[in-house]
Amino acid sequence: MNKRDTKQKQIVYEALLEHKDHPTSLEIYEELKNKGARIGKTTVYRILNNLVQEDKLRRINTFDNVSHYDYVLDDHIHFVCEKCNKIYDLKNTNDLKDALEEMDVSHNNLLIYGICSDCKGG
Amino acid sequence: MNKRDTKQKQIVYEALLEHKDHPTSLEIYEELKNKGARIGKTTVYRILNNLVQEDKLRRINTFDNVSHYDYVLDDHIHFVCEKCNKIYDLKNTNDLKDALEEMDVSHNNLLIYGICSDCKGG
DNA sequence: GTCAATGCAAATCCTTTGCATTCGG
DNA sequence: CCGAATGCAAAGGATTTGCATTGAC
Repeated sequence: MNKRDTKQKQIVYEALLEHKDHPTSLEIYEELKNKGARIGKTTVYRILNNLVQEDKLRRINTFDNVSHYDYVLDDHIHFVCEKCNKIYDLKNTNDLKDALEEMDVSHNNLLIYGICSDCKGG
Repeated sequence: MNKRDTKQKQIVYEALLEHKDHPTSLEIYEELKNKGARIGKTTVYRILNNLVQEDKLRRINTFDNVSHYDYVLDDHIHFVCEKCNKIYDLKNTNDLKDALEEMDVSHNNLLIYGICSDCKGG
């Protein structure tokens, strides 16, 4: 099954690149629809899932139980607002310092993703 | 509206304390049901939500888009297996070292939770 | 007795699946 | 053409809401 290069794949990825925030599948879909693009909701979900699987995109999951997407693959810190659900990037030490000063931090959670030793064998 | 101490609140919290893993609302519900407890699914969801809001419980969200709960409030590292969806606690440097050796790490994500400066005012 | 808490059913929200249609190679 | 990709409608799964009932105080 050779991959095919479609208009939809292009515009979804391009839409993501234009976002500094971390949009959800639905947000991408609605933005493209508003622009008049010919694309279906299902397709956006499918394309984003594929991009994550191909390691071209990262999925971020916060307490809102909705998948957000990040085209920045390097590990970096996200500040998640518990009130407005916005996700901010903290890219460097200064960003982090600023956040710790300006924002009310309640707690943090470091998730390390990978394959556990049980699953490695099979 | 004074809080009331109910049997259901007790058994939900007790069930959590007996878990080293990080159960979901549904898992707690089914476990209690199997034990013959008189409790509804909705109630488990509601109690767990309240406990998070009261800061007596922490919600963990991974790529599976299902809320897991952790009674350990201190910040600590979670290893999330991308294959079996299990969540492991890495409590100290040795746990971390072991994980990095034994498991295939693909990436990590540090989330800092709090209230952003925009929301602080209002 | 009062009113918070419960629990069922129904609703809601996000996401995936089935399948006929479209279109890239 | 062939079969991967699309997109609609329907299904699925987690969670919340409405509301009558129960039970803690």
